[in-house]
Parts: sequence; structure tokens; C-alpha cells
Amino acid sequence: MSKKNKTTIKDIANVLNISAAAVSKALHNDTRISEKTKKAVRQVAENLNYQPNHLASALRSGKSKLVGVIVPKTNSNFFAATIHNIEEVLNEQGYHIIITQSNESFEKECKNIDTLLYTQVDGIIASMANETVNLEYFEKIKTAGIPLITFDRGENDLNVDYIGIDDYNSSHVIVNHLVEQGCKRIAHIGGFKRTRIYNNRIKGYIDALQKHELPLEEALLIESDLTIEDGRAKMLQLLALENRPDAVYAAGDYAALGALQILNEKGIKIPDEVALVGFGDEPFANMVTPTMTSVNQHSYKIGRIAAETFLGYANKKKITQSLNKIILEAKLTVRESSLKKR
Amino acid sequence: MSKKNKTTIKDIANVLNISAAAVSKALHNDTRISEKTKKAVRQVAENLNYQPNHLASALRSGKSKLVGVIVPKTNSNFFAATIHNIEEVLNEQGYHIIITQSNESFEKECKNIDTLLYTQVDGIIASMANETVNLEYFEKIKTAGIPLITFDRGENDLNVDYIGIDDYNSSHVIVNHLVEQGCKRIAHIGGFKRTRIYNNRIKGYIDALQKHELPLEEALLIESDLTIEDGRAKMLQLLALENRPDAVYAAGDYAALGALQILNEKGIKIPDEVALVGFGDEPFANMVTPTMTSVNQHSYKIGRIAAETFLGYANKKKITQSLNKIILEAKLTVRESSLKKR
DNA sequence: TATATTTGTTTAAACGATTAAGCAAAGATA
DNA sequence: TATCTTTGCTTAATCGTTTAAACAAATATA
Repeated sequence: MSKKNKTTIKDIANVLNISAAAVSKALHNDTRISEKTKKAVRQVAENLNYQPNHLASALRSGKSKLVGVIVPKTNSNFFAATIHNIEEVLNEQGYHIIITQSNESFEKECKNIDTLLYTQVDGIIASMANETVNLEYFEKIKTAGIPLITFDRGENDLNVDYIGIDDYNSSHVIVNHLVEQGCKRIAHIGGFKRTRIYNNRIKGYIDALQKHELPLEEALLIESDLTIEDGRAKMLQLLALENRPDAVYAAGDYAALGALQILNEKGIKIPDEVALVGFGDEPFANMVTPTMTSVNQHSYKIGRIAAETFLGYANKKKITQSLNKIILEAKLTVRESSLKKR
Repeated sequence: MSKKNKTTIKDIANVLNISAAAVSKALHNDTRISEKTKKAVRQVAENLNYQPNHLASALRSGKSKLVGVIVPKTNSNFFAATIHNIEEVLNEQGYHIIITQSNESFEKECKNIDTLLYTQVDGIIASMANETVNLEYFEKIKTAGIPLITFDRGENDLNVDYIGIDDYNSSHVIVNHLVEQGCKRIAHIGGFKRTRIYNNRIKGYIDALQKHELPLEEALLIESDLTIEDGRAKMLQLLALENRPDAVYAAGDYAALGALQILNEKGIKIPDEVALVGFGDEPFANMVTPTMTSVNQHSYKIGRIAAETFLGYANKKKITQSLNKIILEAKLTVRESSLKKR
């Protein structure tokens, strides 16, 4: 029974004794079709449980109504929330999204791009893997002639739209806050310099120290992959110094969590002996003991804006990338880990 | 320049002065095409940067080589890992996956099913939302004539393949372990009874108590939505009892985390005063203080098996659901939160 | 009344691949 | 030499839509 009884517009046309073209137009609410016919078509479509064949319409019209999303991982709250908002905005306009994860691997990212191009998506919204240095594959998207919008992890060299937070300034806000709390030796467990956002945070950290006339100590500025494990390792490294820092600013919440674990295990008081600030405002920041100060990246807004930027291109035919670079101010959520009682 | 220069098999055919059909066959390694032609076709395809048009081939062949995946959320490690493994297995066979999240909402789940059917996926691998009671929408997949494989959160009434762990037995393993540690008043913060897996854990808990000749106390068996917040609330509820439990088994790691926070905040010693066991073995189980005992659900295997089950149907034409119910033994990972030093 | 415009529809050609059927040339068999 | 098979390709139909072009009938305009 459930073999191939899929209803097509032809079936509807036969029932009503009109042409398939008329049915197609009626379903698309074409002005040149009479209300009477439209009503009849809709009725029959419903009765026969008609489901449009996406493959056929996409093939013919050249629009798949599908948007690809590439993220490093979905099990981070930031990306999960961003995806959710992208989907919400695009669904309203009849678009569906295809989510792919790179798992921070460049190779996987390339495969994902191929998958998405293969599926003939109408556009791609992407945040790049840590590993990504070679932009050749992303150029492939541009030459495919579909809009590419990047967020969070983007690249200046790649001449496309970008939505992210002000990483440079975020570092300033964090350092300001820590200085206010009386910290004088602020360490930074930073991300990879080659990744633009992490590099900006590092630059912001350096300049903010200077602004407060604090010396920049080489030993207090460390490059990390920002995993929990590495956060633990780098914290141990900092504690081994002759002259310990009195504050640690990690460029990612997971690394901050690793640092927090070490401090707790060693019985070092947070924030009194060492204050701690993370980045990303993952939900666990509010769950650990002590609760952790972190930077909120506006996943809600970023997702919406990325989706809306895509729709901007989709709705006007010209694919003249007018190049939006939207930089949002990040918000520091201060919690126990950096708030000293007076 | 990058307008619509997409290479088609026709372009390749023109270059070589052969028919498009020959090109198609050459690319599919048809035995009736000479090696010489095949080589030439492949060469030209490469030169022209030919990318097959998935929409066209899917439309004609009736196979989209796309598999839909529905999960309650992707920001849980279990689902993220499962998805990763599904993808790995399916990619090998030339399939791509489309991930959708229900966010535990029934309504969203229905929308996702529609999206996937709309995209003409060749099959669906799904884990159901907590809310889902009405199976009508899942029946829709069956009547669409494509294979449906469920995992973790499945339903008996829905007559389809299922891969999951032995929830009933897991409760036994947990209770055994806690009894071994000398616990006598074991509470269970369970999930919704209406969700089969949680109901099985509850049944296992009850029967395991009986096996050990421990009384079943109504106040110690609580239904929860298993969020952190509710875990906190239910733990407070348990602590307010005249006769406190000396162990808490939560049916989810997030609820267990909430309980752990409360215990830590109240200065109640884990595991000496109250032992704690979670479910799911989320990565944070190993990061909290104390580290948390939990049940590992074999996300690796479950993903692989689900994908392979789908491939089983895809490779043999008959869609006679031979109905696999694969139940894996869960593994208890014992950590500090339940291991009493002797 | 003759002509122009609007309305509501049909016809037919796409979109880019797959595939059943056909057919000529080369090779095998009798 | 005549016939059968195999090899290597071509032709043409098809998947289910969309859409430009055509056109008849109804309505508006001059």
C-alpha cells in the first residue's frame, strides 16, 4: 500500500481536469489564477495528501530553500543557541537548515562544505574550525555563487560578511574589572594566535595592561587549545611560577573550568588568592563552585543577524556582497569567581 | 564570472563529442563503457571542476542519499557523540545526514519530520522528545515508505527498530553498587514515567530494592524533568525529610549535578553522608568536585548500530521491517561521588 | 463597432541527471 | 561465409516541478 502512491500536481490536475501548470500556479497563489480554481486545487491537494516534491521544484527553480550551517561543534551552548536562532529566523521564510559540525578539524570542514554544495544549499552560514588556516575551501563557496556568512570565528582575508563580538574590547572590559577588584598580576590563558578572535583577545589583553600601567610578563601570557585538560595544565604551569598571578583570564570557559578545578583541588581560594574569568558564558559557569565570571557572546543576536543577513542576499537577486561586518559589544557577567567581598 | 558556470554532464559530453548518457555511465563506472572513455571523462570532469547535481540525480533515481536525524538536543554529549558516529558510518557509503533538534518539544519534532520528508530523505534515525506521546507523526514516516530507526528514546507501540541500553538492568547495577558501599536508604530522582526509558529505570530501581530486601519508601522516589534546576529542587525536598536518604540515584546527569551543588552548598559530605550516582556519563561528570559516578550509554556503539541498521534496509530493496530491538548493557563508571574509602 | 487590455488558462520547454531500449561495429562461433 | 554475441555507444523518455510564451474569452477603451 505504502509503495509509491505519492501524489503529484498531475494527479490534482487530472481530478480537476485542468493542466498541471495551473495547479502549480494555484498552489503558488499566482494572480492569474481564479480564486475558484485556487480553492478547488487546495481542497483536492489536501484530500490527496499532496506533498510537493522538493527535489523537482529545487531542480527547476534553482532554489533549494536549504541553508547550510557549519560550526566547530554543537555541544557548546554558544553554538547550540546560535543554531537555534538561525533556524527560527529562516523557518519563517520557508527555509530549512542543514547543520554540520567540523569538530575543529579542517579536513572535516572541507567535507562539510562539499556535502552542503552537493545538497545545493542556497547559502552557507559558518563559524570556522580552530585548525582552519587555508581558506581555499571557503573560496569554493564564493565561486559557487552562493552567499557565505561567517560568525564568531571568521577571517579578515576571506572577503565575506561577518557577525561577531568585539574581542579586543572584551579583553579591556575584563582587565578593567580585574584591576578594579585589586588584581595586579593578571595572567591570560589565550587561544591560538592564528585564530583571529583569539589573537584580538590577546592584543586587547596586552593593551589593557598597558593602559593600567601594569607590566606585561611573558610567563603570564600562555597559548592554549582551551580544552579543560589544557586549562588544567596551563594553570599548573602558572602556579609553578616563582611569582604567582593573582588573577587568570582564560579565553574560553572550558579552559577556565580546568583552571578552576586545579585551584579548588589545591585549596587555593577563589577569588581571594586568584580571581578567575572565563569567556563564552556557558551554562556551567553558573553551576560550578564558585560560580564563574564570564563574557556573554550574544548567541541569540548573532544567530538572528546571521540568518537575516543571508535573507538579505536571498531576497534581492544581486549577489553583490556589500560586506557587512557587524561587531557586537560583549557583556561581562560578573559572578563569585572574580568578585571580592570588601 | 561566478554566475552560473556550473558544469553539467552535457558540458563534459560536448568536450569529448560523446552523449551525456555515456558520460553518466562513465562516471558510474558502467561495464559497458570502455576504459579509455572513462579515463577521458574523469579527466575532463576534473578539469571543468564538475560537481554532480544532487537534485537531478535524486529526482531521477528516487534516492536522495540523505538521512535525517532527529534528536531532542545536540548539546548533550550523548547525542553529540551518537550523531558523530552515525555520520561516520553513513558517509562511508556516500550518505549525508541532516541533523534536526526537537528541543524536547513535540511540536518542533513534528516540524522536523515534515522538513525531512520534504527534503526527501531516504530514511530517518530518531530519538524522541520527552513530550512526545502522540505517535501519529512518526507513523507518517512509516507510511512515507522510508525506514525509521529509533534509539535511546523509543516507544514500544511504534513498531520500528530500536537501539538502546538496558535501562531496567542499569538501575540494578547502580543499586547493587550503592548497597555494596553500605547505603541503605537510596533515593531515586527519576524521569517522567510516561517516557519508556525512565519508566524502566524506575521499575529497575524498585525491583532492585526488593532484591536487597530494602523497603520502598514513597518519599524517596521522585519524578523530575531532570534539569539542573529541578535536580536542585528535588534534592532540597529530599534533605527536608525527617529521615534523609544516604544515597541518591538520579536518572540524568544534569539533575545529579543540581543535587551535587546543593549537597556541596550545604556542606554535606559526598559520598560519606550522601552518595550520588548520575546517568549518561556527560563529560562534566568527570569535572565536578567530587567527580561523579555515572552510567555510560555507549553513544559510540548506538550511533554505529543505528546507522548500520539503516544501511541494512537501504541496501536490500525490500522494506520489510524485520524489527531489530538491540539492547546494550550499560556500563557504570564509578567515581568519587559514590566510592567510600574503607 | 473595432481595437486594446485583462483574465484565466494551456502548451511545451526546461532543470540535470538516470536508464531502458536500440543499434552499429567488432569479435566469436559454427 | 553467415550468424550470434559482445562491446560501446546513442536516442529518447523520464523524474515532478516551474515558467516563458501563446492564446481564447471576457472586458475595457476609443
